[in-house]
Amino acid sequence: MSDPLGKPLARACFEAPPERVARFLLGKILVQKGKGRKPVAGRIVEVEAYLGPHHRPPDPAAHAHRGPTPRNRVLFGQAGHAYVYSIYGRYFCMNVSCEPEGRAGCVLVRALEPLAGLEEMARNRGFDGIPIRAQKSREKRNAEPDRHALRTLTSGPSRLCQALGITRRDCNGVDLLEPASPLQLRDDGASVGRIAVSPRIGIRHAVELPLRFYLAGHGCVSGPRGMRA
DNA sequence: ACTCGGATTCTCT
DNA sequence: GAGAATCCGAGTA
Repeated sequence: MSDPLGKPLARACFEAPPERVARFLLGKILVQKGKGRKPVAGRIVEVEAYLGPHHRPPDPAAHAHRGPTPRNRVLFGQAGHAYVYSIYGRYFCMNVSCEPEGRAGCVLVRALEPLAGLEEMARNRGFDGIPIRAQKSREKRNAEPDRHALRTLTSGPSRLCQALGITRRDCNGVDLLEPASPLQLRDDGASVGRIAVSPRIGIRHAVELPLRFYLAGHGCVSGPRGMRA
């Protein structure tokens, strides 16, 4: 029987411009495999592209836009690796490196639909248990987890890092296409619906560029309602 | 050495 | 919708 979390992806799919890789990544699976533990996994439903310094016009919102530094060096390496950085002193964000080696560019993973290891996700996020939504309070005991309640687990670039236990120390520079890696991208063959495009969220520069891509109407996409249609 | 701001999230109001 | 929490990397000197 086949792996429900799918198969590894081809490197060539990532040696391409970030906008193309961004669209390609929607519907793919991100999985954390700790040894001796059950996998924690989610389907990618929202991403953003960040362009390298070779690109014209430039993308001043991208970490790589001024060239290589100690922090962003993995972005200039082989495609298909994880670039994990810390933000606001308390959170992490995770990107997938793109473009042929020597050229930078990446895709920020902004939201997942939880697929496996939900109990561990909830623990990692500091919740008592898996989020539920009850129609009436007295029905709470029988309430089932639903997509709306589950979105708080992985709806947001730092929330999903927390849920999957992704840290800079453990995951920065990891090869996401290598089956032995603790953090992997995989393809289970699922097809995606309509892809919506919008400006990127939370940036100060190049705010107008349409480089955010997400599965239209999916309940796990981050941001206010108006940003998920 | 020193300053500044950030690809966020949570907790209020 | 506003404000706080909180640290590290990058830029400047």
